[in-house]
Amino acid sequence: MARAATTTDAFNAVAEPRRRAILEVLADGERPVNDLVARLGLPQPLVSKHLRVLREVGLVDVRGAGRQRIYRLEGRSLEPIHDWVKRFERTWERRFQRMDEVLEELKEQEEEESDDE
Amino acid sequence: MARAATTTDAFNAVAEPRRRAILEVLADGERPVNDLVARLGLPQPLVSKHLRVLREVGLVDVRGAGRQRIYRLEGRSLEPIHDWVKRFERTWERRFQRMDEVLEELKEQEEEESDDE
DNA sequence: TTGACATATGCCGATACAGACATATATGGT
DNA sequence: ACCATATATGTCTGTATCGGCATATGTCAA
Repeated sequence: MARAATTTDAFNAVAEPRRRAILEVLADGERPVNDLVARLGLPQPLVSKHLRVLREVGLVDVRGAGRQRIYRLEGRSLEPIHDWVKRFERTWERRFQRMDEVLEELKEQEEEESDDE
Repeated sequence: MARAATTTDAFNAVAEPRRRAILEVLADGERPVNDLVARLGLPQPLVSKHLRVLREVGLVDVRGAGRQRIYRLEGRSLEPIHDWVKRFERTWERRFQRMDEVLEELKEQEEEESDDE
């Protein structure tokens, strides 16, 4: 088995920095493809391909407007990533450090007690 | 150019679901490799390889203890992901919706005004 | 030293990628 | 009908993957 497809989920889609750049631009408001091309300085086919990946995982939406196609951010698809990472927030946030130390001590005590049984 | 190496940054390392699973186990406390192998039900070489990737991007730390090697979570390396995703929080959080609609209207008005110049 | 245990590394096959480039499709204007 | 614009798709190349399996390395114990 090879690496999971980029279209598997938001985690894989967002691992590519250029796709993150696209999302950052779209966070400012919807844009047609050529706007993204100009702003990012990338070849148009490359941008279209990245947009396809983003669309397949639901991170963007498209709407036709004349000959343009307007892409819009679908931020909700980032929520799983947000939720997953947030569970680890305590491991680097200073304000949780002392609390976690206490919990760690308590857990070690419990383990010692169950060893004595 | 192919896809960026998994060891490029936390974004790429964490795109692999088994590596996320490893981090989730380690969030409960440090563990030797065989503990992870047992808990995840994966072949030991596979776990070792995933641990190597996680170590190269700083998501875990190792410490030798006899013939065991104890792995520990380094949550701080998740902070860049957290920070990046957090910037998009407003796009799916209900409590931001109305505020963003207003901002959008204001921006459109500005654009109309500058078109008249 | 021999052996058992714990972990890491090497090689293989299959797969999927990002980017370059050329070309197809779609829409609008004249 | 024709052309220009806007965007999407196809093909190719080089590369890096994940997982399987075999094997190497390191450490303890007798």
